[in-house]
Amino acid sequence: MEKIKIVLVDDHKIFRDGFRLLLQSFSYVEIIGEASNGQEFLDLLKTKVPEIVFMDINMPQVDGVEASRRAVEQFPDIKIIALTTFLDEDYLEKMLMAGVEAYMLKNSELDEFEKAIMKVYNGGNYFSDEIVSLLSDKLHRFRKRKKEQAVLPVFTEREKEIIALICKGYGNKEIAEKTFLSPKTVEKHKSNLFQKTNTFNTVNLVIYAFKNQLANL
Amino acid sequence: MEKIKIVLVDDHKIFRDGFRLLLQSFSYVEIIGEASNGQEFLDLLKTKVPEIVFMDINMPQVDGVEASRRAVEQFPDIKIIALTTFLDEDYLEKMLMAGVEAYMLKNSELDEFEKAIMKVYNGGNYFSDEIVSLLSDKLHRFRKRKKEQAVLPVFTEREKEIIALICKGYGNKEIAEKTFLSPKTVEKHKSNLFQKTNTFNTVNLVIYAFKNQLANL
DNA sequence: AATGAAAGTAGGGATTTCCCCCTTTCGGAA
DNA sequence: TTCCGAAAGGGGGAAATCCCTACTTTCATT
Repeated sequence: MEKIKIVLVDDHKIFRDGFRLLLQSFSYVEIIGEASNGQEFLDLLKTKVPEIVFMDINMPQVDGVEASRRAVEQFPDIKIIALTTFLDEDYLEKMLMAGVEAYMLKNSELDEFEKAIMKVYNGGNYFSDEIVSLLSDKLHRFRKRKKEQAVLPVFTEREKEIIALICKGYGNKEIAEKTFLSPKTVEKHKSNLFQKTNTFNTVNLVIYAFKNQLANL
Repeated sequence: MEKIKIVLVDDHKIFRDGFRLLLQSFSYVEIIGEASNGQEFLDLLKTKVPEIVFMDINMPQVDGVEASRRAVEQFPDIKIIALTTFLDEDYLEKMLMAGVEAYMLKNSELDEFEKAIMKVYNGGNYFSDEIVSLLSDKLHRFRKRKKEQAVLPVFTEREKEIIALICKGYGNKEIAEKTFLSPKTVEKHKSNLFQKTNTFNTVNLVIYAFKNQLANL
């Protein structure tokens, strides 16, 4: 049976040593290389291409986010498991956008690492509980923020219709044609909207609409 | 020891019966009520307030999304575990926005339900593996979409600066003040931007910028 | 040294937007 | 039935935006 080829990327030699020992308890994996920062890892890719990469995020020079992005760009089949010591929201988002398959804490249990490797190797994803909670909290906060500022004015059907058209980029004249109204009436609705939303011009109104989810991008 | 008060909401009596049996194997929970649709559940809340709700999503009249939204609004301490038979992305997003604490498939294993109850009861979250994968896939697709349409024009530093200011709602004059440029120069940069981005006016440019993540809301 | 891209400035004119002020119609609430 | 708000339509004028052309400077690459 072919072993799963794995590379470790972390700037602390001690951690790599410990982690290698940890992974050696799995007979089906083979550590084909190590790197102490993102640049070293990208160089390593020129000679050895792993199936799974355990990638630290905080690293000197080229960090885990940038290294992952570039690695995935060159080799779309590489699966990346992001490792972190702490829960940093900004990094979490960036790593997800960079195309990682899994995200877990360094101090996870042995069986969690095993689960992560198997899931990722079979085309799935793995996120440790703490990560999932963090993502969920983020959504909750977003929802709360929406509700708190929610003293949104009440819009009439016409106004909603016109906001939608404005947010598609149409000018007064075009909106008039599409709604079978006179351009002057459209202008009137718009200035009513300016008042209701405390905006000054069309651009402001568009930004307001997007911020308050009145229109979708 | 106080038992955890639970309510089941599902339009299929058969499912509720089966699920009640299932939950009865946990000695620490007490099912204080059932409802066959969202409206019935909201009425139930007037007399009995549970700690945890198992909420089906697809229901007649008032669906799970709307019922959850209203329940959380009235009783912010209620924890809702969304139940679904299938993986529907749209519903997933809506439920998350409605404020649910957990999201799992109806055909989950017994120990998964137990895990979900305990996590949620202790202020945490629970999402079954399939749900997490779905969310992750969504992110991946989003990332790919971004990359594919990525034939974005190259913007100069000035242009990026001006796009950012436009997207904050400033007019030509204000942008001129903030950048220490003449208003005419700002206009020039803007019309260059119109050409590069195939847009016709400021509103269009703003929409373009948001769509392509050139500015953040 | 030269070419060209990026940036800055400017004028003039067409077009659009914005801001008051005003009238009519219509349906629901007092 | 009266009254009010929403929707619709409009005029005039100020302001902002858009478009085109033209000139200067700077700076990097050839």
